[in-house]
Amino acid sequence: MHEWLRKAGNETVIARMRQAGIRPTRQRNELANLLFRNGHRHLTAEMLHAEVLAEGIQISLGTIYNTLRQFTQAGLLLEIVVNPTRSYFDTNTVQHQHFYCEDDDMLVDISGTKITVTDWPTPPSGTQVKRVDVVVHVRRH
Amino acid sequence: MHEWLRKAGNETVIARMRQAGIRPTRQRNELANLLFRNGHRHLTAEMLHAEVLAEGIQISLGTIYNTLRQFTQAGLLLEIVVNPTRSYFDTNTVQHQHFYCEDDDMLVDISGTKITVTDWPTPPSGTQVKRVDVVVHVRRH
DNA sequence: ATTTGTGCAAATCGTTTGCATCTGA
DNA sequence: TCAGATGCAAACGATTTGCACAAAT
Repeated sequence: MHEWLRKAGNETVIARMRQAGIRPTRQRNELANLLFRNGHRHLTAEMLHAEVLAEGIQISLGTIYNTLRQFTQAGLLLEIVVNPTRSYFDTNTVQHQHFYCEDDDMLVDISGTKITVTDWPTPPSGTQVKRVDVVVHVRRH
Repeated sequence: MHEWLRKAGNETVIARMRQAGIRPTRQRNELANLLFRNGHRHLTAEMLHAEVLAEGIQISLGTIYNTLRQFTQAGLLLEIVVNPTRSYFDTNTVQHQHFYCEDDDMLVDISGTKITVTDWPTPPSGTQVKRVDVVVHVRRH
């Protein structure tokens, strides 16, 4: 394991990668570092790729897409579906919601304790509730 | 105006098309008929195109995409963003929410009076709330 | 040594667009 | 008449995939 991962307190990320059967390779470790070293973030594959290049690291866009998918499957990331033309990934995987401004394609967190959804009807027969996503669409004025 | 549109009680659709500066052409009228003649529906461009073909009507897929976009801009349809790979359109434009089952790509309405969202924080500065979308993700069991 | 990941380029898929032709007002 | 709509095929942009090579266990 790389030293910076240990320092960054990402044992849990590494552990979850292993647990999900994902080998900690150089590219995946570097992506995990970029994603999780600071506070929580919302980003697209392209944004992450740009960041990788800016750091002088070499990782292909294809590998970034693959890694984002694997991390999402492993529960390390959450995919946010607000824009039909591109997928956002959220490094914060605990229950919370979002403001979304289409005008500037901006996502802002709403803490899970700051919003309440109640009284939804019983789900269609044969199904059970997995997750409740709320998007508060806003516009600039 | 075509007789079936009058019969179907779609004066309001025609009126809103005109008001939005959308000419009621043959293709747009036939699409409006398919969309609004019966109860409310959730459909993709491809689904609507298949239905058009099944009715023996000839409308190109490109025109269907354009028309869905125009109808959405005119407020006749609502675009539902639940699946990053394809856009759904809802003929029900009054405030309501959805169950979504990823397993079979199925959307089910939740009446606007059957679900409550409260207590969201003040929106980011410079913005105002436009709409609140709730998706209750369910899984088959 | 064997399995799994990576890079690259090509393929895919939903959607949009350019342009010549047609149509509705 | 003539602005605006349609059809078709080509263009597009995000994402996935096939395959030869490289790295991890």
